[in-house]
Amino acid sequence: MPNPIATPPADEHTLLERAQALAGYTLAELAARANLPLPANLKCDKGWIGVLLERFLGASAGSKPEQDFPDIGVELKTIPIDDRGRPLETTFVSVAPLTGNSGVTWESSHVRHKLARVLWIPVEGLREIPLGERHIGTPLIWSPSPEEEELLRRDWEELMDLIVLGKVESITARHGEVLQLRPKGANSKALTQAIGEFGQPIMTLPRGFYLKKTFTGPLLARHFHL
DNA sequence: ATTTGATCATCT
DNA sequence: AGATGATCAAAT
Repeated sequence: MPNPIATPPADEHTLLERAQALAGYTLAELAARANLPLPANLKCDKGWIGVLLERFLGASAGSKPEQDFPDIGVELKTIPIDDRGRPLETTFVSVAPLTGNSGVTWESSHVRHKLARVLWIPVEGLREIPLGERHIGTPLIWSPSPEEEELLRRDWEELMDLIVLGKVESITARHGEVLQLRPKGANSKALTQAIGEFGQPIMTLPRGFYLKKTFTGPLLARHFHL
């Protein structure tokens, strides 16, 4: 039975071993070991699983704007899956910058940086399974293939072009093949500054980049030969 | 207000 | 049923 670890992993292999040691355990078992109360459901605690697993992997706690494991350049993503290993939700990547984007490129983007190296941890997510009975799956260390990065780059450039051109409010989640832009805020009243259609400052919903399931599904399937 | 962790729940 | 737009909590 693994224990929470406060120390960041010295290298990627150590991180992967820590993650592999969690596979097969239920959320109730890990919550008890971490002395974290198990919520009845995730309705009012949507990021609970991510925070729980961070404690066992030695991620720098808190909400700092950087990778989970900056020393080794790895980002942690838990991903809810159904009984056939397919993703149940899109995957949040990062907040979209709506101003100050003159000269930003894919190469220097937060999206590319965050997705450069990802530790994926699948977790049973079907709502009919009580939260405490859901099992941790086998982890996967991943970097985008050249083909995957090209897909991501094209979507990112399309979406950023619209943002820079003041068309952020015309963007819907249907834009993009594998990467989409959707609201990412406390609620529909939280606003942030952006560029309007005439180049003027406007207030609009904060947005985030999300990976579509059509991207993460095959990514997991390929690894687990589903 | 913003970024972290994401999933909820309504609509199509 | 699945996806889109909306939402929740903690840390900073």
